[in-house]
Amino acid sequence: MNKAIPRGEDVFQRMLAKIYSCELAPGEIINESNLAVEFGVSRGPVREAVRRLQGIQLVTREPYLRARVVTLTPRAMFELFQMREAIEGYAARLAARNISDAELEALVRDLEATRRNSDANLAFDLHVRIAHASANSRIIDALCGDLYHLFRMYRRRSGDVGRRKREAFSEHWQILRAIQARDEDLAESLMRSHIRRAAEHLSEQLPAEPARPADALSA
Amino acid sequence: MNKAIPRGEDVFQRMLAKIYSCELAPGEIINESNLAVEFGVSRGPVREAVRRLQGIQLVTREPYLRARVVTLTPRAMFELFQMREAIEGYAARLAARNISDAELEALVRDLEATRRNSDANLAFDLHVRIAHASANSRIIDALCGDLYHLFRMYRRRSGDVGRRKREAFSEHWQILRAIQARDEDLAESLMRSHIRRAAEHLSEQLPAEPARPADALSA
DNA sequence: TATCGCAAAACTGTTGACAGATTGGTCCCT
DNA sequence: AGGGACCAATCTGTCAACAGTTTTGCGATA
Repeated sequence: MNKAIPRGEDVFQRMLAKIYSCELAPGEIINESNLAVEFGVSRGPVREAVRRLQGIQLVTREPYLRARVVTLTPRAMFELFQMREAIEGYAARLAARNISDAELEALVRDLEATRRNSDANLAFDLHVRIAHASANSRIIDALCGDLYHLFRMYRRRSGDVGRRKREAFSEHWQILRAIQARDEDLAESLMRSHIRRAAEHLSEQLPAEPARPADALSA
Repeated sequence: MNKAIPRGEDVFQRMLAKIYSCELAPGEIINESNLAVEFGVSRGPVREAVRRLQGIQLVTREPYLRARVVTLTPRAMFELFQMREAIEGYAARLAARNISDAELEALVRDLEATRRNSDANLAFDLHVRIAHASANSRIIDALCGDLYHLFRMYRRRSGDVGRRKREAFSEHWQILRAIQARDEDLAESLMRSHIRRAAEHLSEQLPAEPARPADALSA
């Protein structure tokens, strides 16, 4: 019988939530023992969770040194968005090549639905949908794994709303039209521009990044 | 004083070597206890190493099930090379944009040196060098991490030599010239073609992939 | 003989204790 | 008073034993 719910997995999810909610703030030190008692488990599962977080780049660590939640520098954000430009651009190209007519139809319908029910999550969902439409599991894993988690951290740190959302909607629509036309070059080009613009918008929001690495200690 | 040499790190490196040398063959089951006694350590460090290998996609595993070395299917190879096309292509673009004149000069010189001293490792080194020239640490990590390890596995599995090397040299040279001309579009386009051709060559070498998942058990 | 169920074996997940390294503070020396 | 060496506290790395789950092999039954 499948009753498997390893503690390490649970701790991993809970730590992820803590990082998203900034209960574990960027730059904050991660103490295995403390987290262990907090979660009511031994240090083993916590240790494993920390290593997994390190694997997806949400935690930095060196051999005998203390682990820290990754700090979101402007430079790191810049590099992350360049990476997204490369991979998501190519994903859009593959989507234009591989997406099925039925899937495409559903995508158009769902995008249209976001116009009135303006929910930000639905808007970003398009990126995930296009990633899946690429039909390349390695690309899907990358976009929905590491990059997605980090992107969420940046997003939460800025009051990303309002004017940009309208622009994004228009850009999403253009991308979808290019995919519909099976124009690979255009789809990739538009996706790159879209991500570049999102990056510019975000870097305006984060004003020079306070950059306080260990402030959390003084709590 | 820095005397740190964690066992987990050592075990990780040794397992990596075992996987490359096919002493741990694709599809083979990984037994924590056996490896622990083999390496003369406890199960803890082995466990950690296996998780790290899982993190870089060299090992597949599910909660209470046994871990296995990843099997190299033609489909997985196809997807891997698409990923490389996306990222290395973009890396070439960034290299054309960012590389310093001195670095470029060194690159040209080293590539020239590979013509006579035809060492396959030097040839591939160009990809690593271009990745570094991109000046994007996230791209560097991706190309020199997961993707690089998996690529090495495929490479070792095929008698990749001879005719292709001559072609590759020529293609490398063209890419470098595009970078020299600071032509971003051309550099990216040429890198993509180069990788696509390498993929085609490799898929000819691997004839339909024997695809024996658990043969290693019968040893 | 083939199939199903059950129990033992094997393996992974977890724990608490111990060892090695680093950090932080104190005290002595200049 | 400033600087450096030593020592204690703290934390990470490692180990061996225990618990829960899956796999395997045996035997009963049809």
